[in-house]
Amino acid sequence: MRLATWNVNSVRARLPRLLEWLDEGRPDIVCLQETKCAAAQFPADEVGELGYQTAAHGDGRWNGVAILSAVGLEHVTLGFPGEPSYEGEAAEPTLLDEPGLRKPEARAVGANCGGLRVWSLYAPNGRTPESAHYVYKLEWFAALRTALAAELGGEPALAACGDFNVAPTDDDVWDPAVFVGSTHVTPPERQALADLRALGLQDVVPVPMKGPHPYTYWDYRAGMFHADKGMRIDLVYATDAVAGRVRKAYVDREARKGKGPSDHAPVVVDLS
DNA sequence: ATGCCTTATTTCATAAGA
Repeated sequence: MRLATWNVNSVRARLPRLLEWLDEGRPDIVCLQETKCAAAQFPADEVGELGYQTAAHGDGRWNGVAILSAVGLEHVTLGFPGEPSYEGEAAEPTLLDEPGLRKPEARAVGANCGGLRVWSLYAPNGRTPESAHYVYKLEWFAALRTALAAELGGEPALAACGDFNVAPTDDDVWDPAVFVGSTHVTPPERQALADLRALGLQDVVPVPMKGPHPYTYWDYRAGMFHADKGMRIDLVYATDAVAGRVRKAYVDREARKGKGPSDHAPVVVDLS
């Protein structure tokens, strides 16, 4: 069984590349993030022609997650119990968007696929450590931990996959000095990952196709990909029952090359 | 080579990404 996670940075803009990638690699289960469309806009028919069922959760312009499965799709969960909404100052506040009334953003979708409980997750960015968005990011991780803990009792084979927007260690960023004072590397963010691992989830670290670092994200600007100045922020956190079946895990950096790529590469995990 | 930012939208400018 092949499981993959990919922040596609708009599923509609990426559709030709997504379809080509699906057809070539034939993953059984795919977690997508930053689909950037409402669920009704998701190209379910197009991926359906390749044999995939879709569970999509979307807001519209921002965020958005989905699971594609060729091995069944049951017990779909949009968001997770206790998932917080962003309660800081809104960029474009309206009377219908008061703090306390906002819906959680579309950052999580879960489903049972081929004997696995799978989550596709897109953690908040956090922007800066001084920002209300950073507080929200940590609250979101704390609530995720509680929700996953509740599932783990009855779900021994679980994989939480996605763009966690945290680099687990200094080796997971191209230059730690550049990130001093930035999000993605702060001790509280890394502690949030450690708290997830403490539930019994293992970080399934992929091997890089090239170079020493299994980065999964490279900024579009300034030739960062070509200089391999990246970050490992797309993660697969799996229970022992899943991690023990891993035959190979790798970063598909071919998907970051060429015309019209996402700024993230997929992480592909082959399970026995 | 792998190539110098991209996306959706209240669009010819902005907010957001990390």
